[in-house]
Amino acid sequence: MIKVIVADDHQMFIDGIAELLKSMPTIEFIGGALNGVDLIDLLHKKTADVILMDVNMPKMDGYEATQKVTAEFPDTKVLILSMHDTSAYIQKLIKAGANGYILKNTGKAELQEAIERIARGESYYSQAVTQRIMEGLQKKERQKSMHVELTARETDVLRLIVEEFTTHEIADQLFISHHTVESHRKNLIAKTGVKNIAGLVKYAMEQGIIS
Amino acid sequence: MIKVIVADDHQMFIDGIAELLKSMPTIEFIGGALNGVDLIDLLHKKTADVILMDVNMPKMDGYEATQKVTAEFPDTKVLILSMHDTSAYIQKLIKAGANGYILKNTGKAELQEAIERIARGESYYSQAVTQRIMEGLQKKERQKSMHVELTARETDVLRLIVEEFTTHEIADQLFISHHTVESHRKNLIAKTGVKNIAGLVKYAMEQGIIS
DNA sequence: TTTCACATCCCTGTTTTCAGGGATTCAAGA
DNA sequence: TCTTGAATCCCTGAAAACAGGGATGTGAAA
Repeated sequence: MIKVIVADDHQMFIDGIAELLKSMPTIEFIGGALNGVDLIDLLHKKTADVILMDVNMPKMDGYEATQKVTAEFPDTKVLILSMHDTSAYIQKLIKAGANGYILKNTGKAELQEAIERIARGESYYSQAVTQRIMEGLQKKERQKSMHVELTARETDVLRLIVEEFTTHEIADQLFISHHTVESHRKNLIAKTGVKNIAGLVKYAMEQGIIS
Repeated sequence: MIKVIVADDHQMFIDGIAELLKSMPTIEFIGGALNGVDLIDLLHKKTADVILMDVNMPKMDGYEATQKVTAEFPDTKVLILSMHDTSAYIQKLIKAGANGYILKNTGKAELQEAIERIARGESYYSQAVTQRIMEGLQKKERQKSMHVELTARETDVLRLIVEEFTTHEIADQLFISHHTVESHRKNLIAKTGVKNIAGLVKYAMEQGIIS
């Protein structure tokens, strides 16, 4: 039996989900919490396998609560139940340690599958959520498309600049004069339209010059 | 009818997929290509809605081909068919413009659904693929945990450094002496263990100081 | 109350970057 | 053949960053 706690600021929502969970043979509803603080208190009394976490909660929101849970109770998995499906929002929660993310309009069958997968240590993200994340990745890339073609040598120099080497060190590594390195740096700054080394490093990271 | 082209360096694989596609009523197989160059040639003769793209191909690989297709034929969607499921690998293809990504061991029903969704302009990523991407996001975050606590003022200065301002410009913006800014920069470099501005910018971007 | 971290400011001197030139060689295309 | 882009090297002078000190006030915590 998978022990599940529901955290949501609406008692009615908790009750509804509880009923739904009780109809699932592999799942055991063991309690509800109206906010993050209550949830942490509850976890100190009872252990749980999976937490169905709403994000909008008073006192301690789902983001903070997720961070706390993954830090203090690493065996307890977090499945986010949210209505928000923007890329940045979802990424934030995943980075906080959430193991899955589904929307509140998800059907019963998918909810059950999500809980089971997460209990097994896997992860689950509904298609809509996945789509948004990937769109986010693509969009970021398109913004970058105001790119310029760098020559092979310029790329060499840029890579070493990003690795925190000075002009002289770069010259030594590439077996060329420091004058040449300075020329390349100058051309890089002109080509990319940035102001200085900081700009070059940002450019390189955005373009994925560095891995 | 959704017009589909299959690009893979094994003729046998193309033939197999072609048979599979012919059994799907909504899908029309209109041709195969053994490499990226052939694919682009084919697209100049026939239009296609969806391309099932293998990544490992001679002459022009799936990555390059995807970039070319999305640039030259924006109405043609790309569904990656691969065996590789590492996060970096998948992200690279998505950034190149792929609309979907499924593994070669995917079943017929899922393949059909993926093609149909992509033809509708949506995207499709199989669960295994999604899982890897999210793991990648989480891992990145954990690496960051070797972080040092920066003070509020240091963060202010760091943010402006990343924005390519010089020490004097930062001093003006924060209404403090340039000496103070230099002290903060010095402390930032010492605290974070980097060598120079380039290191600070990298640190800031990895920590997400900049959004 | 006394530390202690933080923010502030200052100094000296060295190294590096930046701006704005110019020059040569060499290979590939027009 | 001529041009053009890339890579190489050089110059000067100004601005900025870097290294390694020291000093002061303030507010919070011990």
